[in-house]
Amino acid sequence: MVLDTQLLRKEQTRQASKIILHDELPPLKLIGGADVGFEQQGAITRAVVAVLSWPQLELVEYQIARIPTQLPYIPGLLSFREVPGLMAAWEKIQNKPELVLVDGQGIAHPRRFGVACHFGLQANIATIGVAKSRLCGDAVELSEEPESVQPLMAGENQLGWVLRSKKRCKPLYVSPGHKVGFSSSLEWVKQCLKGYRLPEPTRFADGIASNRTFFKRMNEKIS
DNA sequence: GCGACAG
DNA sequence: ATCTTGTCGC
Repeated sequence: MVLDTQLLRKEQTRQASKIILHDELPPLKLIGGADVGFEQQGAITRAVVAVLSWPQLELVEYQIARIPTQLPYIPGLLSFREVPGLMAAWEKIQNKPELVLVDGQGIAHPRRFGVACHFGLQANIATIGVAKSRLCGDAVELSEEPESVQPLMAGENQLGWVLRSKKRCKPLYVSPGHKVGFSSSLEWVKQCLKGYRLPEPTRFADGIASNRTFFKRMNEKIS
């Protein structure tokens, strides 16, 4: 497999200019979560899109797509590895949500084009990036208090937020993906918090993508 | 040149 | 990300 990383980075910079950083959300009825897991030592990508009701946040539908993994993991180029599978799962979704929380960065990315941006642009849907660790940017030390927030900065420019979603847990890195602004990104994520570190849409997608038994059992509950 | 580095 | 048991702390 030949891989021109220079070209992929250039492509990200080009696509990043198409990202819309203000709210273009219709009234919300459904909210989605997207994540991927792997099988067979990474050879197979298992992508999941979960759809929850709003504001009840109950699982309505989920779809899984299994495809051969296209690329290795390269920091900064994650979206090229994950978006093909996510798009396949997205196309199977019957109840399309108006907003999707994607596992990974939005614009908090070296070229302002994380996986949430890539997926949002390709699916033409509003997205927010919810990452479990930092890729780039800086923030002042975060208070231990739950719900405490600090802006994630790149010099004078804001990239997103660092959010303490739960006591004694590592913070979340929240950033706009597509068709949402900074403040609403933070608000949507906070409103999806239900006592766990991850917001519900991401938590379900993550649980299903990782084959956790609890989430696998949801199978019969909705079908 | 060196360190950092989503999943 | 994934492979994995017990274990420490609330």
